Amino acid sequence: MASSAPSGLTLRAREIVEAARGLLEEEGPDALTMRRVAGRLGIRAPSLYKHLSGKEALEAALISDGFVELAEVFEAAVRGAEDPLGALAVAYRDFALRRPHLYRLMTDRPLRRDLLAPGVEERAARPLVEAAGGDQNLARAAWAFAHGMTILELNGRFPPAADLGAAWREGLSAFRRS
Amino acid sequence: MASSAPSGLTLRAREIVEAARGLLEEEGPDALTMRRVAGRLGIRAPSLYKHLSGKEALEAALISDGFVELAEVFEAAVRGAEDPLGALAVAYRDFALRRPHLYRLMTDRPLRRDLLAPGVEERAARPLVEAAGGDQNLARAAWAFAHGMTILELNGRFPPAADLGAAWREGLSAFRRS
DNA sequence: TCTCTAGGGTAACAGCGTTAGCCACACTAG
DNA sequence: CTAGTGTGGCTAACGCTGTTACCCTAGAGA
Repeated sequence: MASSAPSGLTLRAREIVEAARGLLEEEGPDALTMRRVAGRLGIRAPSLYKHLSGKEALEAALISDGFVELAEVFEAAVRGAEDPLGALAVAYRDFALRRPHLYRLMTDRPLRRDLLAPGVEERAARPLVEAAGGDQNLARAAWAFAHGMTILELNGRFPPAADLGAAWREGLSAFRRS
Repeated sequence: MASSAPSGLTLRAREIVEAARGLLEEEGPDALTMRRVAGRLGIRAPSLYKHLSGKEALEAALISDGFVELAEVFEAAVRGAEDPLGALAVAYRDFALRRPHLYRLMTDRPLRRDLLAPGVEERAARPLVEAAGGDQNLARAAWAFAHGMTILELNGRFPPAADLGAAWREGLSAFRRS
């Protein structure tokens, strides 16, 4: 009987997720193939299926980890902050720019919530809802703004000369007046 | 010598792009394979390469078309509108919900601008910049908000019970006070 | 009539996720 | 001590992907 870590994953499965994480961050999503992940561990791709149900499950594990890290970053950011919304915004952008491939993986597509570690999505969301004073609509609008700024920046959609810091401030001050 | 349409594409290339468009909208991105596009025209995949340099070029053509359509939608929306920002927001969300796969294709990844029809991106962007009174930072922040709301909705990231209309209004009113 | 080109075709390659089936080792029960 | 069972590797293979090399035919122009 394989012992399972707090994430609900087997020890070996965690090693696989770790290898995948390294590959993703170092070489981007195209490098995230079952064969390459296996290669990093010195085994062959089919062996991965002894530990994980498939690539979707592997990605879901990466995403779960991402949510936990994002939650920690958020919780640290609001701790004792006088401007929680601003602090969250900085933390959010920072997280995404430091782990662009993981951020894209986390937000690109519909979430397979059934494959996610339970509670991680909610935990990452909570600090923002609290910073919005419990106003769900404000929280959602602010999240949409932050995600939009972030993913458009990651995708190189703003002109290179654009002052993104100014655009962030513009949006944030708008929301703060709400 | 193959005659070329205004898009810069050969007549036959345009037929291919049309077939691809149908496939994308009817069956989603997974159906957008060179073999299936070719099959829709009664030919084989390698023959596509007589007309288009590859799949990236095909996608770029789809994206170019998408920008033109979005520009037309925007231009119609602001025509005589008393609240241009609000009109653009409605038009934006509407466009994306009516063509979700195309919208995702247009925004998902870094743009291959070298493969795009010239000027289409700028044309689609202009109405918003004008609605923002020429304030580029405001325009960028508003675009980020709109894209964020849209893509998060398309990706099913808001709770099913969320009142997205209210979140849109929340964000819009914030930006309007700027 | 000869030649060139446009636009089809087939075969094939490398890489993808995944499945089937085999095998060796370690642990546990009798 | 032995038999049985489960764990975790392996190879081979399937169907799919984008793409390339190469062949052939029909029509146009000189």
